[in-house]
Amino acid sequence: MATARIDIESRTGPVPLRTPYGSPQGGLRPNASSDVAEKKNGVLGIVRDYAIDRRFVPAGAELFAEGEVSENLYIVLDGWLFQHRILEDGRRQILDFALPGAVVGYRSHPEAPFAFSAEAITNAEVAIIPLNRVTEIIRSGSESALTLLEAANEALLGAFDTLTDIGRRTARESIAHFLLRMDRRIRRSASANDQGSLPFPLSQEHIGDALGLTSVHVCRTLSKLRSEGLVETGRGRLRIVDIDALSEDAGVASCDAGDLRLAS
Amino acid sequence: MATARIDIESRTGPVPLRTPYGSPQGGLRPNASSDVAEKKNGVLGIVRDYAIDRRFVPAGAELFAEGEVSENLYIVLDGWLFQHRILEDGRRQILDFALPGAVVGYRSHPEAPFAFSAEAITNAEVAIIPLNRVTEIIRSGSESALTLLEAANEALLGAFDTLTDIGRRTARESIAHFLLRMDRRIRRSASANDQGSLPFPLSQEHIGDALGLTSVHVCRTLSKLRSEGLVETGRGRLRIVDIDALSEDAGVASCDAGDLRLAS
DNA sequence: CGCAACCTTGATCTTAATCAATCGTAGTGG
DNA sequence: CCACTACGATTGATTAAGATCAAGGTTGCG
Repeated sequence: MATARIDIESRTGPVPLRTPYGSPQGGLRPNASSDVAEKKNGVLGIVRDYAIDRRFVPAGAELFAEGEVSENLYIVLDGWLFQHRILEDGRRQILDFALPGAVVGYRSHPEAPFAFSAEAITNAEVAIIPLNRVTEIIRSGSESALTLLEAANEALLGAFDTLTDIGRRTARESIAHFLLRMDRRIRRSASANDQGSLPFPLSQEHIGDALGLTSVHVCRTLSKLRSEGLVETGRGRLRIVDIDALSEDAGVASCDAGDLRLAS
Repeated sequence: MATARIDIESRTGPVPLRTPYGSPQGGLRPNASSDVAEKKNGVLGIVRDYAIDRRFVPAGAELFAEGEVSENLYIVLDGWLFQHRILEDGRRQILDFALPGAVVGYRSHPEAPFAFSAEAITNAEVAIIPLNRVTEIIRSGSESALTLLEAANEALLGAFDTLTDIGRRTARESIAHFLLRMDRRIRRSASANDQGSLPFPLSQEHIGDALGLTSVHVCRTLSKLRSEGLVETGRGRLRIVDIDALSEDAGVASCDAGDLRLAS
């Protein structure tokens, strides 16, 4: 297996990879005996056993578009992407952000075209899993099948969190909660944290489009949080300074903050 | 198999079942050779092969609550339920509605407590699938495993639709889109449609809590749609009168209306 | 009959959107 | 190295969609 991994790994040679995001060794290393890395190892196992290729997606480029029919599912190896939908008049809703280890491109059944688009935020790289191999994974009843189901469930819980943010929280609560969730995901995903701050390549417009707000309002709200000393943002980095106060604002019991939504 | 099904079916005897919703024969009959019923048959297969019991949930009662730890997953056999989350100050976000055939109670991994609650809208009945049997299903690599993954994916797409409604559509667009989606789901789920109208047990407050609106605003918006002759609502029923106009309002190409979001 | 949910409607208020500059910063080419 | 450009962040003024508050009005049911 290690051989297979290295085989895939070696293919990266030709492409200009390694953005500042998703650390070189953090990404998808089979960090075998780590509990925390277990789930990612699961996804990694799928990449190792079923990926037929990888694809580099430069920042700003589309991985796939709504309505497109494709044979593939993708797993993020490096970089950040987001899945989104655009209404006829240009309004955009970001459905979720995909960090290394995320599965991207779900449809309800194999023949369905994509119901949304995916675009890279930073330079990114994804592994390509053909859908017929996904079926194969499931039919095999292997550990990977379980991983796939759990990944889907986790994505669903994430969507439910965002639903609550947008539907029933104020802009301030919503943004606070969002930052806490992202902080947690970034930590899980990888990444050295230089001086405690984390890589955070989202623009205020990204945040707004994820939370149903305008970038202007995100800016104002974020400014307040910053001036109150709860967070530090800017220059593509995020640092949560006062996690208790931020959790309070998010309407999350601070003890939950560590394991936000228990979506461990 | 037919025997097993009937066995389960026969257990319904003692409980006061059969609400006006979810028709007696529409529900979960193994309508073997129908294309449309294929997916439901899938879920039905899971019930047949893996359910250890069924549970009656009277209207207004809770099936499970956020934070609760449980060994079970549920599949709706009859009636309507919804999954929701309540913030400390009482604000409620409905995450989705569960009609017959829906899988209810997902968590990201088996040991996690519920991240939301579930409550019955009408009298309802669910099949109980122990989580260890879910794992078993996956490991078996059977058709049921595929069904389970597809159900999760479909739930995810539904959440993405709602996300777009709440985040980026106006109340009118959002409600129009919601009604179109529900119409489609109700038709799929079962149900004789007396005189063209469908059973629709949701209060305006349910709709509001699903779409991030107040019941007052839902009322006003619905009144307008009604007075413009687009829909008929009330007394627990729904009838979409002018599907083209409603689709237009929802911002969906009317040709898509039939197979909304292609989430076939 | 009388309560309890729901639904309706009106008046007023707030949050966040919209419109409109301005500013900073990072690249780019000269 | 420096003007030039572009995109994102800021800030202010104004507007609007939807919330909130407050009564009634229906409907259904014990």
